[in-house]
Amino acid sequence: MTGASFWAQFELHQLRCFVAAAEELHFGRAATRMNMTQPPLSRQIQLLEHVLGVRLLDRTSRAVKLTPAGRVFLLEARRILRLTESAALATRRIASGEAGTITLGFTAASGYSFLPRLLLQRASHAPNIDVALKEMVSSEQVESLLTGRIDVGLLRPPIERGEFTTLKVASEQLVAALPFGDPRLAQSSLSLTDFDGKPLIMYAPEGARYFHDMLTGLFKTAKVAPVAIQSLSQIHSMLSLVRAGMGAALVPEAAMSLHFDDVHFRPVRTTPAAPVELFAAWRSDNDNPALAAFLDLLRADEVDAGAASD
Amino acid sequence: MTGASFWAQFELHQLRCFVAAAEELHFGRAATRMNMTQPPLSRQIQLLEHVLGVRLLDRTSRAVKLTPAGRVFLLEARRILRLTESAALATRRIASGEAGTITLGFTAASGYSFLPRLLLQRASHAPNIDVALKEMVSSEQVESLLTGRIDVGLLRPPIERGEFTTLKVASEQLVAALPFGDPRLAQSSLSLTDFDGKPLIMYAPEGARYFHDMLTGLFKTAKVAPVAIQSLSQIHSMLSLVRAGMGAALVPEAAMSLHFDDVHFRPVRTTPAAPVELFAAWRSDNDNPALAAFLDLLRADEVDAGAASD
DNA sequence: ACACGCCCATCCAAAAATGGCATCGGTCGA
DNA sequence: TCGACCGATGCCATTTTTGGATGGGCGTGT
Repeated sequence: MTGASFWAQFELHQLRCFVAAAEELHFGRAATRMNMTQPPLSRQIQLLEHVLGVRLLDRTSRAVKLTPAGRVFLLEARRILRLTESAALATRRIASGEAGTITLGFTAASGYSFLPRLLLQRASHAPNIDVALKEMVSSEQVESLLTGRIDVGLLRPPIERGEFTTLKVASEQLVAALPFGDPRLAQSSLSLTDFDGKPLIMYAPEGARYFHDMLTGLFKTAKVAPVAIQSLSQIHSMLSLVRAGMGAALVPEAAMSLHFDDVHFRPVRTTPAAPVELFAAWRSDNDNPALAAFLDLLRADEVDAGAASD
Repeated sequence: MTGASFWAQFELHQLRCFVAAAEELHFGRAATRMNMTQPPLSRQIQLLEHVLGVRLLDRTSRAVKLTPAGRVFLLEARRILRLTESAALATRRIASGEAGTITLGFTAASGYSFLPRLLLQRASHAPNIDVALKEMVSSEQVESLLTGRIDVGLLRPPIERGEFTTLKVASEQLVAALPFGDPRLAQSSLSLTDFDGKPLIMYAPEGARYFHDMLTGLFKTAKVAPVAIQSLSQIHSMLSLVRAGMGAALVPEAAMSLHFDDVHFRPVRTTPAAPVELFAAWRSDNDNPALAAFLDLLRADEVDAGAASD
């Protein structure tokens, strides 16, 4: 019981009646416009006035005119009615997926190249889909997908199937990041053996499990043992160390768009060919209506990614 | 028939039901809050969803939660409901006269001293009364009062009684405006004979009938004949001519607040004592609820005016 | 695993609100 | 003064809404 005096509130229908009457200044015509007869319209307006406790229309048998309070209420009533229409419209748009918000988790690395491309696509193909961005590492994304904090994640494998639907959205090669002056820059491409016994900035197994495991596996297979200098999980931090001359790093192509001064890149031949893969994942039972439209964007990019990886 | 598809619009009652359900996330409790039982509340929400064509609440027998569209619509619904309340409140305030707009006509001369004082009073005693100002000469004000373009006029007599109610709000003496160097400035006060045969800037009979007739009458009674130089109706234009040395002018005290360089003022003794009077006038049948509060302001000033003129 | 409890949907009869028709009362113009 | 016009009112039929009883799905506790 927080309400006002004694439960009495006007209804939108009464507002519509009032607006019609206030605009026509004639109950008969107003009633016609409302597809009804004059008496009920009179009653609706009386009701409205009674609820407000205010006379809105001064009516003699000869003329109808607005009272000052009625003039003010007419403006308010129009505003309310406009708002109801736009509310209905906006809600329908959200439900149809034309508009809405997708909360997207992404790894720092995917933010360098894939994400900007995706957001550009969105701007041209689905401008009414808002994308809320949350940077987080892959493991956090899985957690957030489960709790619903994000709708879609851009993350590295492995991803548990079952709960999730996944889509490979990017596939890139590893490239070596080398400091200015490194003799290996003389070669146009490197092989893993070029890192044997040389300082290499490594990925931390906790924060960047995917890269850590991938590199560890590659070096083991190739029987090459670089000197691991430091374990980081943020690619931009690794490039900083490269620039400081502390060693080389193996990073996904996307990192090349970071453009660190005095850090240069060379392709790396690996056996087996080891593309770095980026997946989109979302809960199969996600009911966000904007998801379908957003996934269309991702699939458009997938074509490029597929072509590149073939 | 400008409307959307096939006449179906939601009602505020449905909005209130939805908001309750969305906030409680429990139909039973929501129904209690709405002072009704659960089935009708279910129906109202179904109806709302049907009208919108959108599912707003996802309800399993175990839990109720908002759909994305429902989240958006909840915000809109709250906005609409807030607006309805404030609309009712604002309208009641207007009707009670606590707030509102008074359209006020005023003569240029009253704008120099009386009007600023009045507006200051309003700011402290009736801050919710807006005053729309329209400068016009007295005759225009009478016309505008009749057509309702202004609620109240601040004007010079004569005012037809009958249709109007009037109130003397200011009463001032005539003062002489003299250019720097005029020998009459040596006296501390002047009499009408000081203007005999001297150049005097006169009022135009059309635009400033009140002043024109008053001065003409005064000079005739005193058997004094100044040399009329030019006929103007705007006091500030007259003072400009005084400043240019073209002659003296007789103006109401209020004009002293104009502070023209090199224009000085001296009191004038007249027989009979001829106070310049300013009246407020309004249609007796004006139904603007804010009028009462505004008239209270005027009456507060009237006390001062009365004391001054006594 | 089964029974119980919780919760929303549906059905139905009663109550309320709404709309329409006929009519009244007041005002203006011919 | 009469007639036309216009909004208010009384009354009745219809539609809409309400509330109680009930049904059915889904977790939960034992």
